[in-house]
Amino acid sequence: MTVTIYDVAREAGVSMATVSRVVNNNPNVKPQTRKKVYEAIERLGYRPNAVARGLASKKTTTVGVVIPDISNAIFAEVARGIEDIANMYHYNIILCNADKRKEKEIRVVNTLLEKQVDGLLFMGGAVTDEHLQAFKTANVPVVLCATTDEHGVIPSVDINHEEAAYDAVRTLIANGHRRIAMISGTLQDPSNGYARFHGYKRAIEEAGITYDESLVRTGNYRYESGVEAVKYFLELPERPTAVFAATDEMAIGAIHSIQDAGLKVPENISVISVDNSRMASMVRPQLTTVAQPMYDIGAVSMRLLTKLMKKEAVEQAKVILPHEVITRNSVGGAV
Amino acid sequence: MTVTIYDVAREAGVSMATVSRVVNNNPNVKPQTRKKVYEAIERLGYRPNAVARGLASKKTTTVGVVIPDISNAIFAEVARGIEDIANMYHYNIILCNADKRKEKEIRVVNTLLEKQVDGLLFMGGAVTDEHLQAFKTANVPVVLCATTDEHGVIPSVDINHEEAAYDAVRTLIANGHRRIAMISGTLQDPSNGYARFHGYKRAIEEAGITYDESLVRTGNYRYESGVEAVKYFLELPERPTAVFAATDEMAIGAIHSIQDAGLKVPENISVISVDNSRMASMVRPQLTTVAQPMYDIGAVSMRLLTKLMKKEAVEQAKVILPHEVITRNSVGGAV
DNA sequence: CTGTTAGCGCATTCAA
DNA sequence: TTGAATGCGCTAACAG
Repeated sequence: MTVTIYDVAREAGVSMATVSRVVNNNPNVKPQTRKKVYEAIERLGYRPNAVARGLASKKTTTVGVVIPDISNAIFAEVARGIEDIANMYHYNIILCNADKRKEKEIRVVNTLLEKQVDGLLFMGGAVTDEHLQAFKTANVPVVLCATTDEHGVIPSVDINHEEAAYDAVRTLIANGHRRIAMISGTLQDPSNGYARFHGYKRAIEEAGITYDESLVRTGNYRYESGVEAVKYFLELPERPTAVFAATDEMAIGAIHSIQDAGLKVPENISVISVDNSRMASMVRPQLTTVAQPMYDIGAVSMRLLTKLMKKEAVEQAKVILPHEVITRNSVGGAV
Repeated sequence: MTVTIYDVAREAGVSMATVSRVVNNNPNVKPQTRKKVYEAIERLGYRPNAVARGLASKKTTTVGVVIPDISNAIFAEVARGIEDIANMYHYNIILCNADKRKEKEIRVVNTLLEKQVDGLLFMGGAVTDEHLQAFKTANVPVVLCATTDEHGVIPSVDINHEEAAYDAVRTLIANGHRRIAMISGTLQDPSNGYARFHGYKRAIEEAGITYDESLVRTGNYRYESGVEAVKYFLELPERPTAVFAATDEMAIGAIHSIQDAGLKVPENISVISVDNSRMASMVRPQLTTVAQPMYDIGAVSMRLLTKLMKKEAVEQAKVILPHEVITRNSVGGAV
């Protein structure tokens, strides 16, 4: 039924070793026989079996990608960066959603390892000792992608979330704002949650503003939680003049919530966030936000992984990509 | 270095066949020996090699997914549906972006087949004879996902794009509109382009409105092209009272373009589209649009594929999922 | 219930 | 430049 390398060998009147050589572009083959082999391949419609090749060579040219949720625009962008570079280096990716849930993350890492991936790109929540344990039993390189590792032992690619949040809040302060609210993520999330919150707090305190707990609400990164947080802020005895949201989506919810209350952005309340997703320029007013280069994070981490897989020397095993505040129209001077 | 099934067998004092049985949950093993084997596995840190298993069993429990662009929210949603169901049936997915480009599509289908995927989920542009040829050489089932096949020979899951567009335009007509513009996709795209355009045309003509070429602009599905199309419409001697956009994103561009011109939606111009992406409720006014159940399209097509892979009988090899117009606030009565 | 024996399709020595 | 032989780690008869 299936035509194998052996069938091709017989058809071409050579040995299977020779067929293997031409299929793998080994230069040690006389052009003439190479031609014969190609013709036989064509005639038989031979298609190399990558599984057999994988078993024999111990390389699968596929990498595993653990991602929180591919339907989230931010991660989808990272995934595209990963796949483009993977493709460029002739790797395929096996994609697994793990929803930042530890058990699921560990589980998919193990099945990926069973499938003998040549490397692992991990995008998740907190990196625990159990994660480290799982990574250690892998005999293949692992790189963390858009994921902070407190231990700092695994190669990683990310932005500095704390600094990005700090810069966002600084922009607000530079515009004269002092009563600045934050819509945060959960503090259990090291990057989008904890780090961004601390960037906010540091900026506030450095500016001599006393931290006010009632000005911080925890959201779930989604639009609706931005809407809800602002409803709460507007009922405060003294409402904020600016809002810093941990993600674009919550910021957009915030903007609409403000507008629904009959107020204007940025005339009455300014809004800034971190992400610079495509949606940021698809709202009115367009959102001022700190650009997080998601595609590049994916691309760079995949590139790093290829080097690791080839055992090439890498200068930097922990790369921090630059962020940048993108000024649009959602931030104005304090009233 | 790597511990194999043979090592486990020796450690547990049984044969490799027995180890294989317990690993594969074969009931024909005495509980006692099963226990011994589990202990040996634990002690040695044995991890089954799926590649070897794949070679021996001729099954890889992975399916190939060809997708236009994972960073596009619509497709990312489909992908999530696919992966959730795949996961449920213990399959993994290899994901390949092909940007609806024929050569790339054919190429990735072939590498996926080399990797011995157990099935193929194809999401692409037009299905040509070359595609069909490639699918035929696959010895595994293929299902088309959100992709129309003029030939109708491959199992598929999609909505009826022509009908969805028709229903959208009908709602406009029901609201008294007669001068209805369309922001279309490219006519080369069978589903989002051609079919939706024809749904528009049919609705128009059935209502006794003469088709006016100057009221149709071709966009590229992105926000910006919605903005541009409306700019053009507003300069027409007689501007439209309603706009039908082939996708949500273009519709949002249209809304903002209308607002930027000092007009109101829906007071001056109504806007409707097809997709019901998450963004639809993240604009003001919230977008009235025809819901296309992307997650379900992914989930159902993956479910169909599992049946095909198990050679189970399937009642329906061509499933059309229902669409539904979601009424929000972007459509009003004609002025 | 358990063990023995063959491959699965290929890469890779080692010789020639 | 080519071929023969071996084994990658496992499943799947088959026999017992």
